[in-house]
Amino acid sequence: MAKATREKRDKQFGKWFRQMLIDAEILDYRYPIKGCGVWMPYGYKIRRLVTQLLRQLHDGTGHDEVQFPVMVTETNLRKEAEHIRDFENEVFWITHGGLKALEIKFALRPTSETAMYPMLRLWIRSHSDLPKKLYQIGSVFRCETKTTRPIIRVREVTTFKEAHTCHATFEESEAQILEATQIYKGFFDACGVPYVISRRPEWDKFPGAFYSLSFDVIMPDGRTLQSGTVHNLGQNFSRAFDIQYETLGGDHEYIWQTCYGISERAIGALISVHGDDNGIVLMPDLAPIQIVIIPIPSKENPQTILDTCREVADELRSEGFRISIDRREDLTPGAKFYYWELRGVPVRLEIGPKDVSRRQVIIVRRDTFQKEACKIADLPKGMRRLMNDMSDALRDKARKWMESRVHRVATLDEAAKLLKCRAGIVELPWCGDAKCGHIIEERVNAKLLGTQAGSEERTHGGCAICEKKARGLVRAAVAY
RNA sequence: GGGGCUGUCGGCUAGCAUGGUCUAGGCUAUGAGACUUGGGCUCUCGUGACCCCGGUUCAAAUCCGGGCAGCCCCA
Repeated sequence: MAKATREKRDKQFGKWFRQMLIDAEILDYRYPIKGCGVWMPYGYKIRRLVTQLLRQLHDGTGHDEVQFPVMVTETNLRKEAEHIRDFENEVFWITHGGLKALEIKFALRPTSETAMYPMLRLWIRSHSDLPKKLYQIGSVFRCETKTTRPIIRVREVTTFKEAHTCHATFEESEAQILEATQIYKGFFDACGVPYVISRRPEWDKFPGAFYSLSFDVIMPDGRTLQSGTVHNLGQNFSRAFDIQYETLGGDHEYIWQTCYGISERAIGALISVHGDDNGIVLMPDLAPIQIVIIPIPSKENPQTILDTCREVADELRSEGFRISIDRREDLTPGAKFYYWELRGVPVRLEIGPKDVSRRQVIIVRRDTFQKEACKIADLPKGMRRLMNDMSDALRDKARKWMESRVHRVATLDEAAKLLKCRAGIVELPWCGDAKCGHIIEERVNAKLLGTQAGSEERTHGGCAICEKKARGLVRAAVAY
């Protein structure tokens, strides 16, 4: 029986990750432009399940899906001063139409605030137009100067789900931040991907935001991956884009805005967190094929075996499972086992001569490789239970692993030592002063993810730098 | 931001030091056929590559320059 080892994944994560993308036919990164990859059919199916989940979560909470142009005028891009200052050196510009230089150049949106907000100005007239909650899923572009990596750091982010909301009051925008956070928790829980939520330090918040929250995931190599962000924009953009509404009393006020985003990085996290040396492991709900049936042929009655496979497949398909029979005749069953394990199919059913005569199938689950027999009559119920068990097990395993990688320390030295060997996230007391924050970043040679919400009360003792009373725990990690 | 390394069939790689023996070898994948099938079966035949541009040279996968692309380390 196969074993679920993670030596290769953990010791050479970068290599493992790239190999998985190609071997499992998820994304081909050999496209001739730096930072661009091609979603392959199987990867695209995973991506589609993920975006469907995102649509469900947003539609179900009153968000409307829209689609804005990829191009933004230079004038609009420059309207919010802080925003452009941060993005300036990584914006792609369109300067020509055919042979002629454009009089006003266009930017490929690095994110869509500046594309959307001039239109919101037209759409929002009165308090009855609020709240407005929009989202879109599409590409954004950043001319990354650092090393790019497939899915994790790219120049065309192809799967950027960004939501933008407008509100009459600050309080309503704060409530929206809570809802967004709940939506994202639901999303990552469905992916079985554990995270920590941090309030980004002032110097690292989204350009133009009032404040930013971030969902960070710890990857197998101990680095963190920022996988989702939630921003309260305050009135910074509504003032810059002059988006006002008429109040009940007839006055004009600037709207309050939030925005929040999740990208294909979430898919990168999903694949990395659950995978092992045999390949990727998919959460049943996000698996393009949830069950694969491998016929074990025999000389005497090859037809009955195939018939039984088909019977079982039909039955389970009518129960709503995504199922496939591997009928390839030139491969041995063993070769097929490896093939589907690599692609992360959660459940494998083996049906051979012995099983046919006993009216049973052999069930093997992808995460543990545990094998058991099950009567065909009991299959639908058994499958449903197994999928649930497996989802819970994957989620728990990932959660426990992450928790073992979050270290509470009191001193800078401990923090530096842990981060040096990529041990994950360290949390240490911090006074909240930017000066001390920068010193921490410098001395532990890592980034501050930010502060843990609600950690103020639970923190005793002094800041790891200045020893003044700590205002909370700050998280540091080597980030992607 | 700074430094280092690499680019050969679809994937992994041999060859490069010391230019000629390369008509570029292997494993894997792949096409056809045979034989097998409860954890990667075997055999036969076939397809398939020197990143791009320029330079040095009688001769370049090999040396030099530039471009593009990728990887690693440090800040």
